[in-house]
Amino acid sequence: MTIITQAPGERILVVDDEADIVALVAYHLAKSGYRVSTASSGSEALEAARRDHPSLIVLDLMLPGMSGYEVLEQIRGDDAMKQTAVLMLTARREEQDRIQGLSLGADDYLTKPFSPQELVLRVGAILRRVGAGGQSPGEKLDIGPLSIDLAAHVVQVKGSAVELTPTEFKLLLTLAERRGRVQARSHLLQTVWEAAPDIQTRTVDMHVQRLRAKLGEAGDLIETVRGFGYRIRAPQNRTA
Amino acid sequence: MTIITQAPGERILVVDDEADIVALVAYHLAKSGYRVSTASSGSEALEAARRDHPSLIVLDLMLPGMSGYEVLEQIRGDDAMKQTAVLMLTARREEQDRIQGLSLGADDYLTKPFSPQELVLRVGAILRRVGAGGQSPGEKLDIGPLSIDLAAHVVQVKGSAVELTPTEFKLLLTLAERRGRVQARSHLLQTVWEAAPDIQTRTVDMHVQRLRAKLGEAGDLIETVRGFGYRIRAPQNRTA
DNA sequence: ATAGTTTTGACACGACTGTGACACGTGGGG
DNA sequence: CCCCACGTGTCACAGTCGTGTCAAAACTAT
Repeated sequence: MTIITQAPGERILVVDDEADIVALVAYHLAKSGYRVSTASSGSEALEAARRDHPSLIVLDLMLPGMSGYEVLEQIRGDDAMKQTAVLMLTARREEQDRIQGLSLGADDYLTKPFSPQELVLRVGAILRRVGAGGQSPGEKLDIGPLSIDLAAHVVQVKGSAVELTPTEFKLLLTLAERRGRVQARSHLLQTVWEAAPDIQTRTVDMHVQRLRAKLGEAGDLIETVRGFGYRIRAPQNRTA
Repeated sequence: MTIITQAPGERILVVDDEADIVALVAYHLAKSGYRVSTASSGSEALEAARRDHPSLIVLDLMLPGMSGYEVLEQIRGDDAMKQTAVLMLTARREEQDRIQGLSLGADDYLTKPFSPQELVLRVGAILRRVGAGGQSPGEKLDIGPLSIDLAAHVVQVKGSAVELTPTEFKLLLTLAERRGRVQARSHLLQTVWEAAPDIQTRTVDMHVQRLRAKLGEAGDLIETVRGFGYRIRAPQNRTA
């Protein structure tokens, strides 16, 4: 199987008014092999985007002057840039806003504070998704009897559709996108629930349960790793 | 000595205001085949970093004048240096700070007091990691018939998976990461159990037993060193 | 207001862990 | 050469902790 390694040198634009956030994000992205440019305001961002044609923009919501939304609107409204992927950064407080962000066409969002690894992972995921075929054909994940259509938001087990709630879908997606790696509860909370990784609840188990139940025979794909979290096994070795 | 000699002569910059710490660290790194330069303040460090372009910087948090953080920020903000790996040194008290350090882009951290061996190990690990092409999909350890996948949390013996409990996994990992060296019971207790190294129990033996049993034929890899502890033998090239 | 969805709490079950007792082997001393 | 002592291998057991599970409350959106 083709290990990650997307086309190296994809260009990414990082937009935030806080210099150290920009530095942090830029550093980690650069270390992962992306070419990074930066901007600290909305107008700068648009300018840079028009100039550099980045594959993806990491865009903070709170910007002085023009907000992240407005930037996003501009981007989506511009034929030359509308294809650009956008990863939104939001503060926890603005959580409700994220829905608005998504409805405007952000490809993903992340709440601060976030871990750099998380961000790099998501960036990789988005680029893989978008780059896989530029369009919808690539937006599908197949794992054994399980098939996840990202674009249509549809999950099938052996051909028959399964109805999932939003949270369930996102949970499944998170596990599926990182199959082969254990996802700690805290990590799932951060990724799926956008919550602090230290809150202690039963919620994760609950949703895993329901997910397993709904997926029927494919539910076995989700394995419990006691003391660590959950995972979906990597493709190579599933059937015992 | 048995260093695996990655690209020899990687340059490392050691920054600390305490001269004997610098000397100690520099000595051990030099002995392991790195080229070492030193600095005793933040400004010196930046100067040296710009001049020498080290692959990695061992950076103390507490520096007179400019703190380690500030140095790190400067480094991350400089296009020429942002790729440099950084290993932070922190006093135990400042432990919570390490999170901040990591989120700013330190690649690892170590709390004082630390053992020089530990430091050399980590330095090697970081350099291997970044040299390997950034974040590879799954870190893996292979020892004879044994294969340990860190990310997936999977252990295999000759291809077939073995279920390990959390403690067993940590124990195995500790032994595997430092194969070739005897791990004293006290050290294992400290590392795996995070307990005081002086508590006296037979717990370690017990877990080693279970581990050996579960690993089957690979269990022989774990050797008992009477009176000292346990070890996993280093790869064959042991020219004594 | 109603139906669907998410979250929380309580509870049970099973897995994991640490301990003490005892067997066994090795190494040292008489 | 035999015996003793110490350290380790082995076993069984009970306490603890993590997870699965159920039901009801709290939300959310229509």
